[in-house]
Amino acid sequence: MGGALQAVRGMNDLLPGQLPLWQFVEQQARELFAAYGYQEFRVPLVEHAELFQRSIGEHTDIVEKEMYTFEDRGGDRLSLRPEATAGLVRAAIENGLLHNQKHRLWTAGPMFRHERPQQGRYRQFHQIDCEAFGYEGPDVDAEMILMSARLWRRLGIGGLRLRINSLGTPESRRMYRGRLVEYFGRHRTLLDADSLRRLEGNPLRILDSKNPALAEMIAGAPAITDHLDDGSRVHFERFQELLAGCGIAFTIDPRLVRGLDYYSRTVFEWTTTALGAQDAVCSGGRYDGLVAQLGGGATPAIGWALGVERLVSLMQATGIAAPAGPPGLYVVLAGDRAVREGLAVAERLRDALPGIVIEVNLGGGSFKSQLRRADRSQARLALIIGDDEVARRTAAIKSLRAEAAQQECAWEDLPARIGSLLRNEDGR
RNA sequence: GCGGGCGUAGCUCAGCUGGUAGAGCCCCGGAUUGUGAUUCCGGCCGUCGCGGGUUCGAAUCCCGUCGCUCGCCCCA
Repeated sequence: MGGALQAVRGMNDLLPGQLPLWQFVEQQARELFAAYGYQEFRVPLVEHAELFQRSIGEHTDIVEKEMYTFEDRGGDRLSLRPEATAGLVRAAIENGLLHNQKHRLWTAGPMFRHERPQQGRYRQFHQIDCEAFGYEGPDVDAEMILMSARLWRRLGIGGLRLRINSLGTPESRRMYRGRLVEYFGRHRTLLDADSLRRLEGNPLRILDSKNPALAEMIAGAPAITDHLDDGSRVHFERFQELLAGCGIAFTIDPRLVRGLDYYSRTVFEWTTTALGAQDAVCSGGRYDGLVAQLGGGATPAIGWALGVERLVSLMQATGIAAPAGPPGLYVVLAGDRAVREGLAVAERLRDALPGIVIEVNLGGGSFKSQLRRADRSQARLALIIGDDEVARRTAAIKSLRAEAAQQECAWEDLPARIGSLLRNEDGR
């Protein structure tokens, strides 16, 4: 592959073979959102860098070292979006959607983070994202979970684990953080380099450490759920009741903290054990302070995002395939006259039967290889037109998937005959 | 940014201790003139990631480099 151009590292092509699963996921998500009354929203992939700095947080890894930030020709500092929420909030404020209104929205598309690629982690990756603005109570928190749970059912995904936690309000979190710093400070000698660094910037993240040497010490740390303010505690309890009432299984994980600064109160994460180190398939939480922080009026908000690459590879790992496409017909054309007449025959068939797939053999080839292509095309029927058929203005209909006698059919009768054959499950 | 593994035909891979490369799949054609998925025969496809070094000679050894991959970090 000497001088050939290559894709940018961590940015993957999606080949026709893998797209049916993607489209299945996207279509199910689209139907799900519609069924819950959520509206699609689209925002740019590029925003002012400042938007992400102010929303995600200056001292998060995303902003400090993962953003694609550049200066455009006009001298503006822009960033490729590393996540969807900030842009959506900006757009909602800018378009006046949040003045005493409620909105339930969703969006989907590529996100960009300059990380070292590995299983389930790419520099361009895709998220399906759901957000609700203006709802304060825990009912919407529960709806977020119910929607994602239903999506797993629609997609045939089982075995995901739901973990929930509450981060409280900024005030209660600040108090908790003080206790945590005090606790870790007492055990400073046990901390590894990463944790010592976090002790300054974001001590909550130490709770998330995967270092087994720290596990015991972390287990003894004060739990955030024991240090919630009254409002957050009641909210969290109601949230759990609503989930239980809907039969959703969950575990409370006081060590579940999110990597973005804007979260408050409810946070949650759906994880799998079927993939590699990147086990979070979907996660989100409440961000009641973000809208005001970005210049809008005080507006409670909550949202989640799922990683499409991770979801798709989970589905592949568990043998879930996209449902079969519409039934098809492959048109074998033997000889020049057949090619000339056959294209027109196929067009008339398409007029009459818009729902079926009609693939015409292109590029000639021997009769044998045309039939081989018909077989490999997944088509259920082959429509064979050669010189004999052209002379009689007929076509031979051959069943490729079932034992059935080949039959000859006049061109004008083809729509009815093909239609009824394809409506039949086995193509007889 | 840091570690481990790997880079040979479009794909999956074989090539032991150095002698200028193979298989399967795919694709194309054929096995009495027009009937697919099996079988048989034939054909197409390679700057052995790239650059340098050692050597009479390197895909095979050494160095560098790029890429992929898995993990750390972080996260969807």
